[in-house]
Amino acid sequence: MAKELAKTYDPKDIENRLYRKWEDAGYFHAEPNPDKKPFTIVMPPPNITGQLHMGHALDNTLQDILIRYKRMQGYEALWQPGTDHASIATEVKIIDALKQQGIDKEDLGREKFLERAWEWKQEYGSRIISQLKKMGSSADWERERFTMDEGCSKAVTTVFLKLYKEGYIYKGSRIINWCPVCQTSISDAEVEHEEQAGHFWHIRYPVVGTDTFLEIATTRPETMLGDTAIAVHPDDDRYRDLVGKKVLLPLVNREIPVVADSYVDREFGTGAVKITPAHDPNDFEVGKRHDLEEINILNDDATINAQGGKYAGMDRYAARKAIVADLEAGGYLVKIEDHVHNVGTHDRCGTTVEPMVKQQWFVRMKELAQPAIKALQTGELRFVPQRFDKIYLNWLNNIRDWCISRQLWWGHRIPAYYCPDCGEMVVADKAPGACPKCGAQMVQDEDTLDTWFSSALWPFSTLGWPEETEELKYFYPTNVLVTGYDIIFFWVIRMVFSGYAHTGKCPFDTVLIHGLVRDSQGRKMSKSLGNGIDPLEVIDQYGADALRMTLVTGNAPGNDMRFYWERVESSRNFANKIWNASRFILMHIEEGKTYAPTALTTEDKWILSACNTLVKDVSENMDKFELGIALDKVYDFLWEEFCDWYIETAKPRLYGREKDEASADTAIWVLKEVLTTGLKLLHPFMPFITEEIFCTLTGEASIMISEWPRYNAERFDPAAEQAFEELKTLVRALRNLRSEMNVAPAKKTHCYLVTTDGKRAAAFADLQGSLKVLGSAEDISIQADQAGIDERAVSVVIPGATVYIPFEELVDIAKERARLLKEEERLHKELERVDKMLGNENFVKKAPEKKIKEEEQKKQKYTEMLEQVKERLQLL
RNA sequence: GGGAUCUUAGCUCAGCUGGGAGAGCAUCUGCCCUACAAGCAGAGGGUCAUAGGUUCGAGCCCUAUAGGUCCCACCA
Repeated sequence: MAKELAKTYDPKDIENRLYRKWEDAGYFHAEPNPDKKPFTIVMPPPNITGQLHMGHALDNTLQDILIRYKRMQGYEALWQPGTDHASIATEVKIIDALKQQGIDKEDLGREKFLERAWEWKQEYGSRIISQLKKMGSSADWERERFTMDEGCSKAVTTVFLKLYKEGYIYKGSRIINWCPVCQTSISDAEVEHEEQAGHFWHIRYPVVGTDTFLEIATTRPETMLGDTAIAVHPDDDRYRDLVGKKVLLPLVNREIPVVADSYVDREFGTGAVKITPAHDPNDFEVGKRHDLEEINILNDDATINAQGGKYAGMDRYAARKAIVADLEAGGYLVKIEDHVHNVGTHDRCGTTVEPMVKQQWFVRMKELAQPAIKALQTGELRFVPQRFDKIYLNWLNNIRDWCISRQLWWGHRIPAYYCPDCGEMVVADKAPGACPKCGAQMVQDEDTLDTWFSSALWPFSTLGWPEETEELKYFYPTNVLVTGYDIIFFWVIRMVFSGYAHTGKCPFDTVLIHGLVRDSQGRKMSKSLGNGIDPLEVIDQYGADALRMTLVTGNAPGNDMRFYWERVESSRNFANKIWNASRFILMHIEEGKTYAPTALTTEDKWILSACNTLVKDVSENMDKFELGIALDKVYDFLWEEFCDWYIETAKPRLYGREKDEASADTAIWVLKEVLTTGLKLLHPFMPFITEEIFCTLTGEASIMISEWPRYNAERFDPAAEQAFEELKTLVRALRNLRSEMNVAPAKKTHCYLVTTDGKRAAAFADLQGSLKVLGSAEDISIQADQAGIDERAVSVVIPGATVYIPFEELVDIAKERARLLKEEERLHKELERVDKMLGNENFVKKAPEKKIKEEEQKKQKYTEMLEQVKERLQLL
């Protein structure tokens, strides 16, 4: 008796132990190695504020599968991990925590605040990492990085200076998205558009010097405080005479011009638009074209400022109410319509963003985007699935300048310095100290950079850039980037253009995109709904392998998936199945004994051949990133072919060891061989259970550094495969028959196999051992005629043979006739179909040779079977 | 307004380059036989959203329609 495994698979027992073993052995670590080909994945750095959620679980499972696969294939596989400082998300959390203690950010001061932030990072930054380890992630933790560590910060400064010098980074007064709650600017990508039910207020403005009015319509009446013009379409006859005239802005009593601009849609509203250059992106453009004044009417918290006269100090929505009331009182309000419109909200906090004109730093994008666009055409970059090309290209082709400055403290501070006396600005990697012009002490820009500015550099900053490190030379460009479709804009695009701009190369050749994990009702998992499933809880209950399997199966690449506990359960069941099959095999292995095959049976040849084909198929699917399909194939093979058929058929050889030792040993060798191969194929998906069994089974150090199986042409045995498949057909027919006849499972029966086909007779004779176990037969007679068969036997027709089972006491001739008649009808239908196809001269003319042959063979087969059925019917 | 995607068994979903519809779960029947009841054996269940088209042949390709989901977009 060999080593033993526990009776049921208990992941808790083994997962932590094995993970520690791998880590201690240094299996995750990669080093530049000229003897091997590199394979690199950079991990999307999780936020330091983050807790492991299903999105991480999915993302990291996919990466780990790829890394483990490539590592086994002999690549120097680096999975580069790290964390992201996540400026705004972290800052918001710290502010909240401070608030709990009654401390205000501003009172604390920048320096003290940053101290707190670093403390936060120390405390929580490692939490997510330890959670990722629970998933089995084989990342090179020795190389863990942080977006604000020294090296990454240096990369950020280097890039900033470079882009500034080249003119791509500029500072300017532009209209930006302002979050009044977070009190910072945000980029276009951070704005989420949301449909909201609102109103359309029609307001009339008196035309100066006449007693007529000009009617406009607006969804935001409060912004009229900052209006500096009315625009109409140049070709609009209704308003042609008014262009150049002035109207009086009600309540404010400011005279503003009527301008002509083709931006105006004549069909929409009244065809006349109020222009508020300081608070609307379009109006801003119109304002530039017509040289209009920009009047900012809002404070940073979205209350009305001093420009708003009597409304000053009111919140934007309160001001709206008051202004509408005043307009009505003054007779300016014409009507109010219901109107659904899109409102921009901040993706972090949901606050309605306020377009505002502010001094900010921007990256000029148009030119930088070009190599990223070309990358798809040249094939230097591809998306899997390919349909994400369009999303990527659409964004790049319509790209606007990237607002990179944030009014936050946690992050990379902008390396720009100002002279308080003469206003001189210097951009430098180190504080210049005295002003080069007037000698006054310079002060650094208060703002920090968008958190994505540093993550854009992640694929190369983590490898040492801007230094020319060995790692950079060897591992860069990386190979695959795995991420959800929701951050293509934020991250993927910015990494690609940054890669080209700073390293001259695309940072990876493949972007593997996955979808979202939703709840069982298809809703997004969210804190507010409370419908999130904690991956750690799943691991705790079912094991990391079961979770991983659940996340890669039953869904096509790039599509969202729903999370069901039932699916985890069935994954767990599979793990248990493998566990028990292995346990069974181990039971029969004698410790210390080496097994070698002597004479392989047809059954052995069949399973070895099928396993060999599996290796090829699975490898192909892996290479095409069809991970779910690959796992499905391993699952089907191990459970059905291996467990349900091969192991069952091998049992008599094992239990009958005393009768034929060589046969038993051969069977054990085959069992071991196939199981080992299966475990290897399964390992990238289910690393823990495969490791535990593999080590027990083989005594080797670890499956994760073992060699990925290779296809072996010599093992391909079509004859054995065909013979065993025919046996399966026969066995299924017998089982079906027994079930229909309500034969007790324990009852063994005699079985006559009648065939005139000598080859078939030989094949079945060869497999009769299997036929006995699998088909519950106690005895088998293979013969060419009906000799000795009780006429009151039930029968079943399979291609080339008829099988009879005498059931003296059970016979029901009528039932038997009915069954056969049904079979006859089915065969007639099949033949009809085949005849129709083969009778179609276009089919015969145009279909490929192979297909026609296939159909002809089917016709032959059905014809034979029909003959057999008819013959049998005549005897009844 | 533009684009993507989905509509397949009761539920959730696969179905690769077009060649006789699959899985898991659920349901029904029979089995605790010395790997596994987290299991074994058997069974039922689908005009592949609709309408056209291409083709010898369409779940798969093309067009239109309906419904769902999502992304992008400056109609105030």
